Amino acid sequence: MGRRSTTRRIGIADVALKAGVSHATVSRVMNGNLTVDPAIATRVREAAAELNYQPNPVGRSLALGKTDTIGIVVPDLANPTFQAILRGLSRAAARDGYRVLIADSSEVSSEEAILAGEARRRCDGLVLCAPRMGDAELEELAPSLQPMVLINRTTTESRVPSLMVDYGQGIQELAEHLVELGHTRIVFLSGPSRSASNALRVQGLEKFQAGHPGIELQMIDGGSNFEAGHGAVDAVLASGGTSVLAFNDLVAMGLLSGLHERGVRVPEDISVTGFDDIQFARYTTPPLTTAAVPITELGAQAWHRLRALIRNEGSQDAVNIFRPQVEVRGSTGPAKN
Amino acid sequence: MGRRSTTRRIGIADVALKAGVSHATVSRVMNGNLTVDPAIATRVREAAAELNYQPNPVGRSLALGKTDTIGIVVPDLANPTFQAILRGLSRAAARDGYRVLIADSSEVSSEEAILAGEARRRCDGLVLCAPRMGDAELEELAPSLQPMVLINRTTTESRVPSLMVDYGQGIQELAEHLVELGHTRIVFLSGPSRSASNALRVQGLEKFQAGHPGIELQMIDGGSNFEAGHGAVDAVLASGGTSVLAFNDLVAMGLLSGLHERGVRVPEDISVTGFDDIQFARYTTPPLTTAAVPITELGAQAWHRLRALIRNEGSQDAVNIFRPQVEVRGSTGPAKN
DNA sequence: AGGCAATGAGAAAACGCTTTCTCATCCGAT
DNA sequence: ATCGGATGAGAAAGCGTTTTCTCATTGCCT
Repeated sequence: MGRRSTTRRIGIADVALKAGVSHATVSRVMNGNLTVDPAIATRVREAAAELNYQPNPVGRSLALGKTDTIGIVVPDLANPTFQAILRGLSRAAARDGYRVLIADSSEVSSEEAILAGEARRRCDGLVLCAPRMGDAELEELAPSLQPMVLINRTTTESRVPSLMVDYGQGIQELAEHLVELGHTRIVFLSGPSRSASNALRVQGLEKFQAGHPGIELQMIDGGSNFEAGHGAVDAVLASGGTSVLAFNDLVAMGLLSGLHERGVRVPEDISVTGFDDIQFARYTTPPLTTAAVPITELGAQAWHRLRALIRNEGSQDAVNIFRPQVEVRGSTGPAKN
Repeated sequence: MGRRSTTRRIGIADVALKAGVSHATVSRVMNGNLTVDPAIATRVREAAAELNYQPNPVGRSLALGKTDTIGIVVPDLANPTFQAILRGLSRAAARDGYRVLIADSSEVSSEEAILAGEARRRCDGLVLCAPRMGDAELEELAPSLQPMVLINRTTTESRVPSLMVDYGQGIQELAEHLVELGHTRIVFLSGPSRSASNALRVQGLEKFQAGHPGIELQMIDGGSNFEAGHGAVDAVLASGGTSVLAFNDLVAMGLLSGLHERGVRVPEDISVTGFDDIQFARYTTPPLTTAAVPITELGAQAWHRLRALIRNEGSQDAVNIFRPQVEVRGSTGPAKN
């Protein structure tokens, strides 16, 4: 048992030597080029197998001008939404032999541009989730980043597809659901103010308000995580609202937990909705009424769009809209009075 | 406004041409080599800036023999545990200028070996989470994969550090906690039978049983996700146990949800514990008593160990054990009788 | 039997960078 | 004034592949 790991990695030259051919021939064999004499081909394959040869991907990438890798930039890897996008993307890409490189900007929006550029240079394409980046910067960056697909953002650069979730539509439907249950005082527990997706929700609610003048709609500043929801309990109770539209499922869960601590019953005393339908939403107590976003599928779709770009296939529409679907569960019920 | 994106990527040669020097000099300047005349250096830097030149990482990697990238192989990107490891790893690595490439084996253990090899070849090091891989295969693979660090596995290959969570210890402490509350009939809702970490829990429980002959300990086959927990409700209720040690938080949450549907009160009628202390555990109703594993920190630690290996720094102990810490919350209470 | 197309494999260039090697230039010292 | 040692930059090799170019060999056809 020699210490083989001390040895330098074996390369194409070693195989060529062992098989008594040139490295060109080895390369041809490894790539299934048919212009090689079958006898020689098997000889090469045997040598390769014996030496356990695996082509060096870096050399390969340099010669081929592609890395078979795509990058994804996310603002926060702790957020279930981005985890799900990543998962969908990764699995779909893997199916086509692509790997994914992740770049977590940790919510530092100034990092996003740099990370995106670095990731892009190492990869054949990019999926960009940059909810906080300024429009101007995005616009400026876009050309140098493609092939790229944007999540929940758009740009005027026509070659950059966008995958959008219609948060406005979703939140309107949730609000309608509450109205149908007889609620007239609704509270919106908002997300981060600079978030693009929060803006869409606000727009949706403005439309909703316009169509329902009789409904009293309040906004309370929140955030995007448990703590925000948990910390908003007092404000929510003080508001007098009979129902709450939380920014997302995380916020809703924090709120649910806080309400339970206060002895406030859901949905008897107050109704609560989330947004996203993360895995956990189904298992809260009570199970959370929410707007389901097919987010893993969005990740997969991101890959398909990116793949089309990489392969230079004629593209479909620039923007692809995902409609959230209301999932009525136990956290919403008839208004108290 | 030319269509710059149509143009070939600009390379070191373009900068050299523009600055009127050789590409060697450009390279020297870009890498901060001090043996370049300051006047020329600035000229080069200006040219580089003007052309917006960024070195091609692939060429760089080939020349340098390193990619500044590490890989991580996970069995399931949908599992919060691996998400947290990934997060910790990614952030820690980013701090040192490394990126991470992910390989999701989708629980297909036959894929693990191949994925690991491929990922390793593209990267400078590997973090391997392969709970289902056979010992023999792991042993065989280990030498060819290093530098590598293992999560919750060990190998005889001394140069491969292991980061272990002491599941045995954790589950014992949870059981002790239940005993202190007066429980004498405890159910263990087990994880996947081929999982290494499940085996550790079973071992821990055997020790526990040896020290507490009076306690009746039952095992029920479960799984590792919500559905497993939710589906085990009947079996749990039929068992007559007054408390349940769930394989992990996900299973516990599924169980909690199922019990709630049945109108069984937690912890009044039955106590439930989880394992891992994922983010969500704190916000279930009631909040989940669990054994907290500092999993994000484990991810960070994985990077530090891997970094030491990559830098060839003398390593510390081969295996690094993380002790779970019992977090008592609302899902456990005194035994019913 | 001789010539020509086809076949198949080696030589060499290319990918984009880093780094060693080499050499011209300049300075100070003798 | 000449030599020697720095200094600094270009030439070229190397990293590990793929692929084009080139050429030797084979086999077929006339």
